[in-house]
Amino acid sequence: MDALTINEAAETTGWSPRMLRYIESIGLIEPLRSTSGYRIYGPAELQRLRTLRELLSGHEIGLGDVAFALRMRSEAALSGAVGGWLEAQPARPAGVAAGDWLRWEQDKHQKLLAAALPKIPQEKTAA
Amino acid sequence: MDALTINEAAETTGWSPRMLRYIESIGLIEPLRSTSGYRIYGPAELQRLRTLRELLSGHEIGLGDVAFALRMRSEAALSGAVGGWLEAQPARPAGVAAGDWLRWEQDKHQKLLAAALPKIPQEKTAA
DNA sequence: GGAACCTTGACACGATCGTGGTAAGGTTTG
DNA sequence: CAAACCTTACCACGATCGTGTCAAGGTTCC
Repeated sequence: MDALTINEAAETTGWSPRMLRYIESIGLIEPLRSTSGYRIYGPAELQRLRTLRELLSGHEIGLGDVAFALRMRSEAALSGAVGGWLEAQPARPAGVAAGDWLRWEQDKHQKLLAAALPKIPQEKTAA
Repeated sequence: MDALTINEAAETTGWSPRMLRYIESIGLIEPLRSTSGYRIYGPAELQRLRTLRELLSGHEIGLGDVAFALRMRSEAALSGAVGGWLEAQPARPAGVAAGDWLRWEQDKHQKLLAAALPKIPQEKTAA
């Protein structure tokens, strides 16, 4: 059936019950609860648990990484700040109001100048 | 001019030289090198180092998180896989057919770029 | 009512992260 | 040349992650 308890879900997904609770604690896959508090894993949760496993092993990432990606989804400010910081190369912020974006613009220009200025330590010019 | 060595850069940014090397090792902020291998921090790098500090303290994240976000930027497969997994968030005990996910997988490459932007997905009330 | 589940907590332990330190060796420069 | 930098590489250490296990107590079901 599709209403499995934590041990049954663990059995069919390969995760340990402990891990199922941990995965829930970090915000990924939060199963419903019965009236008495028992976790209830439906087909959707089971599927997600299996694909989560693939996701982790497929690419070199951890649960914390997925949890962070989830945060980026829900926290717009976080997503904007991180995205903005990583940008620093394109000069065209799509319009995500974050406030700090304008700095990157200047950054980029300064970087170009710095790269052009050969103030870099000179090596021994042919004696 | 503004071509600082690692210790000078550390001084003005508040990071330790050790941390500057660490930050470089995880792929964030990789300064130019002089012909003899010395790291050269220009204004752009200094600025990024300072804003990185704000980024970390402002939101509750770590260097590894930013590094992961960077990976998501460059590795399309990773971004698609993680995005796809997060897409299937069962918010309610509705009839979320697990088959939709598979279809998603197929054209994820098309919506890959769109997924990078802070776009909040619509919740579809499954009948 | 008792076995077999479930719950939340806590202790534990190897692995990794975020840091610092130090050693062995090139570079720059007074 | 020697002091003062820089480089990489390694050891160390507290904190967190990923996991297991055990304890004390509710639920379910025979």
